[in-house]
Amino acid sequence: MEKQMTALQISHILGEEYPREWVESLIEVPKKAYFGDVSFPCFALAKSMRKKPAIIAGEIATRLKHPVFDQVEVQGGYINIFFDRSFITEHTLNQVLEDPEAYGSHTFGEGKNVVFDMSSPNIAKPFSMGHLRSTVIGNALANLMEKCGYTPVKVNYIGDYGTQFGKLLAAYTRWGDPDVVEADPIKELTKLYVTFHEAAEKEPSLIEEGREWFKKLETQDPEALTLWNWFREASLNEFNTLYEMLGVDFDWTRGEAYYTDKMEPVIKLLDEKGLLETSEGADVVQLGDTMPPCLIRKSNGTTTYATRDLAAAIDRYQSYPFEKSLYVVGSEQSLHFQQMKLVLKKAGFEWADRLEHVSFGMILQDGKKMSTRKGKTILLEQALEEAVDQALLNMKEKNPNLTNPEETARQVGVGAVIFHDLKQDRRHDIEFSLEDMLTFEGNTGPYLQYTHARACSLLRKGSFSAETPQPAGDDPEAWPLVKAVRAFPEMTQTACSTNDPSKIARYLLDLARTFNHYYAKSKILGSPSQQERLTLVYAFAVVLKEGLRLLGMAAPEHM
RNA sequence: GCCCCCGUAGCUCAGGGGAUAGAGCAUCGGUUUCCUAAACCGUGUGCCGCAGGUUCGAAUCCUGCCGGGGGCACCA
Repeated sequence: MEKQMTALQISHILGEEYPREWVESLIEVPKKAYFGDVSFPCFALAKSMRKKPAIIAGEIATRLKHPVFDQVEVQGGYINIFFDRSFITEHTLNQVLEDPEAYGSHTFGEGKNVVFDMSSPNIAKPFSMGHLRSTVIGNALANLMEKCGYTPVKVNYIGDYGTQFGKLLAAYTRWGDPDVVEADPIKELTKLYVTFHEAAEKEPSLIEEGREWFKKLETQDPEALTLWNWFREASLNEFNTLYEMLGVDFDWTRGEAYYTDKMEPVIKLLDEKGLLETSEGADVVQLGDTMPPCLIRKSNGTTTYATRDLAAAIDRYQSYPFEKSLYVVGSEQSLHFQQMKLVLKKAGFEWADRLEHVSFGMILQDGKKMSTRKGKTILLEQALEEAVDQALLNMKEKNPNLTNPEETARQVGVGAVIFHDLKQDRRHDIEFSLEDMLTFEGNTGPYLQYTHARACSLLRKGSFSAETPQPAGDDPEAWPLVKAVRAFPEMTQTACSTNDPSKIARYLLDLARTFNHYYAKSKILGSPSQQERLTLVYAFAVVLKEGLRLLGMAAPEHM
């Protein structure tokens, strides 16, 4: 906000050839706070003005005057500006106080739908760390979009179809035992799936048997359907306890199977548009030299995931005409989404460009991709349980008088796992480390939650009430915290427009660290300006809590 | 072979044209009669993968190379 205003002033001085937008794009927040609150580098002006940057900076600076500018300095080719701290502090705190929960909100997304393809676990398979990524990233993005005015639609696109379930049915009819499956469905079914792939190494005809079972499923064979329904229900049951734990819900839970009878029209449409070609006995859409063809119907007549995804995309657009349709799916599927967009575009859907693959890196083990087929995955359930246990242990040691330690431990343990995933750029692969995930110190979720609890404790002990705030002060120790609180709205906007929750995560770490510095240096309770300081603490707590909420994390008041 | 992503401190990662490249972890040392020590302070750390190029200015943009990962129709 100050950037815009500063740019306007500088642009006025420079004249029409240097529009405000151009100036604003150059304005930066200095790396070191002692340089100032914002600065403008004059190097880019040197050529056109035929003067040295430092001279230009000096000329602009002497003419730069505004009530909000407390001080304007020239250093090298930079103009460094310091703001009136009292004014900014009061303005910022009033903004927060006016409507705490709305602070950081935007309206640019109003009236626009954003559909999320997220979580999307496969039935009969464990909920992996990869699905966790999709779930928490998608959830955080949906929260962010909502904060910016959009209407998010969270779709859990369950992997409940395809040859993989043909394989599973083949495995079950060969080796399965109903009682064992009933006792622990996902575990047993996974075992069968792994067994199948091991056996297929020696007996390749099994693969064909799997495809045949899928064909039975697609042609609604009663035996296949009954088994499939059973596996599906049992799996969803297990997933739902996890979603409850994570605090994530969905607007739609619609699996691939939902599109069974919606694929024929799509295939027909592709055919009518003259896009379908037969190749090696299968129906494909050719996509040019740069991309392999998109497989629509396999040589045995069954469909592929691409066909279902096409039908799903169309269905989503019809149900929720969207501004964006985001696929929060691992990077290994990037080719698939490129193909899908291209096919939709060729088929004449002008909204094809609104699909976006929000890809994320894989969870690696020893530098390699984990594979379900070989039974090599780490289960989210275990990780969550251990995190909660660890949190409870810490809690009992550090704060034995806590009234509801189990609930708080749950929030902290789950928070640790969620934050661990969101804090780094989603595109990076992550080497799985349970140890890192269970760390509660430093740049972690619990650090943020702890800091929030500390702030809440101050507000309680100081009997602060938001009814009687004092949004004022020009305490130099408090200034960095004011600036951090003030940065929140800009953070929500950039995080939203770049589909990047890690920006919020890192901002919150910075915010919390700034608060902890302040807390360590300044006495708040019992100080002559207690009410002013508590008002700032309150504003800080509001922002931190809201930031945590956006990431899908709880902000306990005690811990 | 072709396409995509990634190489920054011992480790995990920020920074993605601009000032002396930053955090956390780990190491070592300090802070509690005082608001929650899951905190804070201090301490060391870098041919920013390599080589060219563009620019007043490159960790950042371009090209090539090296190294790691992923993908490349009948799994999803």
